[in-house]
Amino acid sequence: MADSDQTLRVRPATLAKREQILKAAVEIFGNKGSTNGTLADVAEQVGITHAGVLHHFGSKQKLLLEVLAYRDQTDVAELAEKHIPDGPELFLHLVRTAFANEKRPGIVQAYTVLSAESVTDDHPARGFFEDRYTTLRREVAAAFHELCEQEGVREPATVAAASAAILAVMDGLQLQWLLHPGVVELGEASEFAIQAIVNAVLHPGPTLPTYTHPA
Amino acid sequence: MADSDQTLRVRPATLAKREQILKAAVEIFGNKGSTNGTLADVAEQVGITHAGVLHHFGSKQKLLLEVLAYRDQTDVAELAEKHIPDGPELFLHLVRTAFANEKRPGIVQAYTVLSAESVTDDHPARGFFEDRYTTLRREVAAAFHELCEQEGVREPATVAAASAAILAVMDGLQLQWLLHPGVVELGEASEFAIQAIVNAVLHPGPTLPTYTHPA
DNA sequence: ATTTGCTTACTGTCGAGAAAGTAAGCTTCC
DNA sequence: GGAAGCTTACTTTCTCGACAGTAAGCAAAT
Repeated sequence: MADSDQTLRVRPATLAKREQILKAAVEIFGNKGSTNGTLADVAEQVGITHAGVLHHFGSKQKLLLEVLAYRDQTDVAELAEKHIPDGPELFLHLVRTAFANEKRPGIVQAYTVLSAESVTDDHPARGFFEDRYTTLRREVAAAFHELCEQEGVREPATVAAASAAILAVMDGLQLQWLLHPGVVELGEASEFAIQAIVNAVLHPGPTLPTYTHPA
Repeated sequence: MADSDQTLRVRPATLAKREQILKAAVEIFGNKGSTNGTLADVAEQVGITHAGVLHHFGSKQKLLLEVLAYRDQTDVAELAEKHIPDGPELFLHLVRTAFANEKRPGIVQAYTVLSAESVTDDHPARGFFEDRYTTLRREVAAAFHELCEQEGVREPATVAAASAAILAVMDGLQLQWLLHPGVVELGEASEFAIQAIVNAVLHPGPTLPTYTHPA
């Protein structure tokens, strides 16, 4: 056990191969979905057989979960500091992310497809996305909290809805952008919508003209 | 050709069976996705075999497309007038739809799953969703146009982004609501976000504090 | 009014082709 | 020489779609 404080498999070439497989899997699962994309598809992209992929990841499900974790990890790594910014800075970070995403349709597609797939029966990634949205909503709500304090606004009851809505609009725009890349401007539209929602929290405007609540 | 101005298959029992199959297919494709859900699954729910389903719909792909058309058709049928309201009324209609959707998770799930699935390679429903979003964005933009005129506001350049954003936020909230039914309030959050975006078009507020555009 | 002829609505069964996972063996690095 | 990184070969399990056959309905002719 001299050097085994790391994982047992420590050869650098091996780690490189694993990463190669993960990148291929992002693309395949993005292009075909995780049910429809096959291990053979992934394997082919890195020049091995599907059994070779299984050698590294054990099962298709384990590969999928590692793919999701891998993307989040590389996302965070892009930030200078190793964590997502707190407070009002978060809104800027989200807008920047939307602009940045225009340059990586593969990853956007993977997340769009897999997150929707995750609501199906017994999907292996369901827990991952549940945790993800819970965490993100909490972070956005915290940013609203700080922003309200900073602006001297009493924190309104709309923060919960606004937090969900900001994540929602980003996801929804990604879908439309994937369907009509030339028509929908991902970054621009995200920026507009996030601004609109932030402003609505800070300075509530008039409600829709003639609408009254049901029940 | 005496009475054959209708379709050849006019038996009422047949139409009822077809509708039964369509409803079952909405549920199955919603619960499992269209790739993962099988003809046998659908058939079982209506007490026939998968070959029986093929008898009625020809192929799995045709069934899928009829399922999508069927939902849109029943959606419109719910409106007293047989078309989606024009003008500013449209925004109210969208909010009401969001509240109504809280009562039918099956259909919401089917649309969420299938729309995301449609961006995958050569998906049979891709064209359907492309047309759908194009049409919906145009309708929302037209509603903005009328609303701006009505309010005496010069129609701003943000209408395109706002139209996409309204559809986006509705879609995205549906996903979160499916993952966390008790936590995310579909109707309420949709209403808040739509209001926020409509207000932002009519009365542009301040932009986000310190953000400057890239490139 | 019943027979004849055709269509509709299935069932049961089959075949082709995927796809995931397993087992066993070969090679290459350390 | 032993483990790591594969491959080849195989098994199992699905799923769609094809096909042939059956039962039952409708419709016109007789």
